[in-house]
Amino acid sequence: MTSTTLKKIAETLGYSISTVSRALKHHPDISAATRNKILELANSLDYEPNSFAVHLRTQDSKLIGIMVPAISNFFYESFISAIEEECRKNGYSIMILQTANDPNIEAENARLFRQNRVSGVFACISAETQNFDHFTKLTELNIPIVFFDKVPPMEGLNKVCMADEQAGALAATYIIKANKKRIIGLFGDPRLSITTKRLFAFKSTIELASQKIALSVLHANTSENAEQLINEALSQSKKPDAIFCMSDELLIGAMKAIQQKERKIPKEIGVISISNGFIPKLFYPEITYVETSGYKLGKLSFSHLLACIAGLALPQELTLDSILVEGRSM
Amino acid sequence: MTSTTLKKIAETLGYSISTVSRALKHHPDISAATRNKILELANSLDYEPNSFAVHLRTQDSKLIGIMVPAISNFFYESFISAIEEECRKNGYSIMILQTANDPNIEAENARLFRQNRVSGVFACISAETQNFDHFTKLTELNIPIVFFDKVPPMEGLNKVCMADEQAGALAATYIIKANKKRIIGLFGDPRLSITTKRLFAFKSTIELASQKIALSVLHANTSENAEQLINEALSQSKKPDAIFCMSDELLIGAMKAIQQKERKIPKEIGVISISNGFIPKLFYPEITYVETSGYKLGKLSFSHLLACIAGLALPQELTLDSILVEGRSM
DNA sequence: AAATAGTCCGCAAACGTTTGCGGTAATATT
DNA sequence: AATATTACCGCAAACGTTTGCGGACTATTT
Repeated sequence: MTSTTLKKIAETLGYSISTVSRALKHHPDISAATRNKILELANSLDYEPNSFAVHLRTQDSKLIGIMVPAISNFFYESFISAIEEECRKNGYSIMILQTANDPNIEAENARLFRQNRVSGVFACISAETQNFDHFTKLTELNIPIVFFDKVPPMEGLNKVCMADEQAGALAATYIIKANKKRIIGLFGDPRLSITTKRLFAFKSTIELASQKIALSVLHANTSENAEQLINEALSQSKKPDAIFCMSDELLIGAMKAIQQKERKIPKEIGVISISNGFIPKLFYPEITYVETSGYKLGKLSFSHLLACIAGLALPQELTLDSILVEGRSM
Repeated sequence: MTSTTLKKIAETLGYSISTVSRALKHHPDISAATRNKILELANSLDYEPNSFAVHLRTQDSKLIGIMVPAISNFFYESFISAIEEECRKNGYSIMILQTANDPNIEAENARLFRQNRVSGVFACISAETQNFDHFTKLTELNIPIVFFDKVPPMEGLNKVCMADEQAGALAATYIIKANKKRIIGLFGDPRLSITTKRLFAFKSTIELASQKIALSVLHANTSENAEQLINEALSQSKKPDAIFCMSDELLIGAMKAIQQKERKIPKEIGVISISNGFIPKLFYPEITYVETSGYKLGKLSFSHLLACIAGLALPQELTLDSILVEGRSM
């Protein structure tokens, strides 16, 4: 069986194609009688408008693209869920593409978005991305982009981020209150603005509070890298009494090292992280974390992108406040 | 700036649209000279064929749909990654839809697939699904469906699954060889075929090996539930020396209980699970597991779907062998 | 009774491709 | 020198919609 078209309905009922088309969308030009006849037949034939024809004709794809490093990440997953919900409400479809943190795949994905004439894009860039041509090509075609989470350093773009400074400061304050004195701050790629922001706030909050706190800042790009670094740190004679991890990935590595060294949490060492919440709850005791809600970020991002598509929003940077969720790890 | 079309290229170069179209796909009718001129201009204008027009004309969407309960699951995530890789190679795009285990959303998603004229579908059904009309509608339109992981009970469908019995037996054999005598088997919802299959194979393998092994089978539906059960089990005087978890979710709960009771792995207690591999590697020592590779399943599923789309494969059920990945947890 | 307004519907163009067919000019064959 | 072949390119239809415009007919107003 082949799919049913307007033409088929028109022919079996003896109407013109335009009448059928109008009837199906309740155009006032069509009488109730014929409208009902048409609707009934369309229904029984499971008519679905051919989206390719529709989009070709209307020049509006009703498609939005999402580009993330990996969908397995719980932060992105909840972000995507939020977008998905909104898209369902507003008649949009989603095209999800993963970059695996590879700038080449990122560029290729941008090309795919262009090819599919997406109406708008959500993009979380990879750490290595230096060349942003593939994104500017999109903006040249009037395809609005909302960067989220990991965003380019340039001005004049749409950016939606967690309040990274606030999150860093929140974690630092918590550590200070817990009276920790030898702290390891585990941060990600220093080329990312998310890293510099969190690092700056974390560091300056600690320095402002007391000179007696020893802070050692480490950078790791992978979970394995983090594990190794923390392993080394725990082997030294001057034992740290608190570890801060700015991401889930780093937390995973740190926790493996702590388990390996059999350090008791929170007695021997305190742990705090910035996270979406899934990973911290895998351990006992559950890890205290500053929450970065992908879901809320998604909702905020979507409304902004919609405004951009409608042409009634200028490029701007939005931030979302974060809250602290207490486990028993400090 | 508006996007460039064949027409625009044709006009600026003084060729017909058909010549431009043919030149761009290296049709032998076009001379090398004009082909190069056209390719050059197209390149400098960043020409991308309008996929809506292409698909409308060719009646081939080059789009495949994936329906999963949730993309946050690591098993599905790796499945999707495999599909994504293959799609990239074969010029397909992907449309990912989540069902949240809701049969209504599942039906709605099937409608979206129809509307977007997907070339094929991968579907993992939700546990509650009783009505399969939305799927039969797709097959009526010659849209092949490959069910994977959680599949309908009916015959004559394309199904790709893990070898669940084998996985259960493999884990049991490993425990037996490790000479464990007091085993806890932690299983999921007994109504699911995946549970009964794994349980049956696990149990009978153990019973067959020795009468001296004490096996206690527990059922949990959530991570919290599992944590509580294992917590109780570890509190009893007769301490278990091995725990088997049939899923990541259960493993998470079990590990929290073990950490809480501060049991040393593998000295005091051995742990083994069935998993995709992500969760077992979060701990130190890493947990030994029987691998259910979503990635491999994805590769297998894709080649089968491609065969179905090409019309050279009949409905059949495929199973994928599982292998044991050793950690240091037993 | 004539003019006006309103109701309901069809014609045809357009969106950007792909592709069968036919045509012209140049080249090769007898 | 006449014919057959080849190389290269354009015409036009089709995919399934949407939508401006106009046409026919009925109902209302003057």
